[in-house]
Amino acid sequence: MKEGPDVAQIGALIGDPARANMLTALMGGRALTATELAAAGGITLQTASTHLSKLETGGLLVQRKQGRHRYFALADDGVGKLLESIMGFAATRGHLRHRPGPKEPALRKARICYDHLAGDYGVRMLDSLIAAGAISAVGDGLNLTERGEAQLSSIGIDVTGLRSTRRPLCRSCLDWSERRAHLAGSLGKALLSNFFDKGWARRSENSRSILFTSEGERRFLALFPVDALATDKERDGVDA
Amino acid sequence: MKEGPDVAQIGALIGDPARANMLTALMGGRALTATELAAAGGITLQTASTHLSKLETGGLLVQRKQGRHRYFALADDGVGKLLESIMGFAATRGHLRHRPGPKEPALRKARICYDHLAGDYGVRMLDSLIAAGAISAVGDGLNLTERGEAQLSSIGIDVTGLRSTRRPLCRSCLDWSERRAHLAGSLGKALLSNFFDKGWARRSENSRSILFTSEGERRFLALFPVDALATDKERDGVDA
DNA sequence: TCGATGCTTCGGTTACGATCGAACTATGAA
DNA sequence: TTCATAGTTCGATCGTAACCGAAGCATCGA
Repeated sequence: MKEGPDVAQIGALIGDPARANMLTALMGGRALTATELAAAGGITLQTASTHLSKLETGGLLVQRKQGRHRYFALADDGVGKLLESIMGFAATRGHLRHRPGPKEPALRKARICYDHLAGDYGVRMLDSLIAAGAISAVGDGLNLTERGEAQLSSIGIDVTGLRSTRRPLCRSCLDWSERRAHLAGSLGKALLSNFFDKGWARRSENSRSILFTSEGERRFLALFPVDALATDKERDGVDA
Repeated sequence: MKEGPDVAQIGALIGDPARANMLTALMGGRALTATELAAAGGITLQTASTHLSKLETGGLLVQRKQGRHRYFALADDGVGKLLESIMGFAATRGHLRHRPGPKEPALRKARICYDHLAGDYGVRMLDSLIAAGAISAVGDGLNLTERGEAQLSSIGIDVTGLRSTRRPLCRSCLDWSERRAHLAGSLGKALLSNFFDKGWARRSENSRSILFTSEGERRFLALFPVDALATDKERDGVDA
């Protein structure tokens, strides 16, 4: 009788405020780093780390190493559904709380991911480059084509220079707000620097979001058009 | 950030092993007394009391006073559904545990409820008495009819004697295993004593179940026949 | 190689809450 | 009224788990 039965274990995992905050931050299927989750939970990185390992052994989270980051995500949509049902239940009991805030839509639109562009615009850029035949995707890997090399050189990217560094030129990076890949690697970094240099965009002071000027935004969208079909629809469905 | 958000509160309520045991004991919609729930949780009555009040203020339980007992039940089927979904989820994560045991089918069949017959047989008895016109049910109240008085006198119940006591003759009592009413009051007590006296049944040593002899069972079932239609079907659906 | 960054592990403190004994209240029966 | 039983409240103890500082790995870029 003393041993906690199944449901108690799950309840206890969800029952800690810090863990609950981290889990709700992960609702919607985006992956977050340990550091981001620590902030979401209002705790230090060390504490978050122990919480995350508990959640992982409890089967609520999965971990995905990516470079020197560790991305955590809900194990599957079963977890999401469970959390959602609990939240729905809580709402009926008057356990209502301060709405979780607008979630910084700017962050979802465009933000810096280590050193390259991420968010809606980051995903769009990679999609567009692939669609244009500038980058070919084989499995997880990305390769710059000759056509792409010419194209990028024309907008001021020193591709041959990038090739000389040890850092991989192209790399796929999981985007947590879109749950799709965006472009990392030295090319991704170079592209973002390029936008900064041209004055199309700048970093926000106190957040990781990237702020485009209206002119820069216009140019960016023109430079990286998007297939009429898939993307927009797909993208809108995520948040709203 | 520090304050526990909605989902954490619910999780914490369910996350305690003792509370989880009590809640699972209440699954299926039966009402239980605080003492019974304390046993289910493997804790003392005091501890159970504090747990129960927490669960009640948390909106998971409702309380129903009945005589000197306090029956607790899940607040509504939303709670049941929530628990069920958590249990289902736990099952998929390998949080499986020792099956909660056969739940003592003997207890569900026939048990003593304070001083009268409860369980499947208790409900059957009252149903049968009402169907035979021995007891009339008006709202929550039960009344012995003249016909019933004659009928019961014939099997050795001193109805006039029972009438002289201050204790109500007939009373409806919520049956947690059947979630329907059974007969309490001095008449309920007298009937059970009558079965004991006749040697139809006896109390179990270490549980609240009532053990019928095969002969006693035959007589009991004959004495309290059951409408062919509703009951059997209804009854079987509960456990299996 | 080195330094910087992201994250984990270790150790010790602290605080919360589960637990129970004991005293108190409420209901029922005689 | 008195006794017995069901349940709550109070007070104190005790364990566990959350928490953070500091040290240790791991990965990346140069």
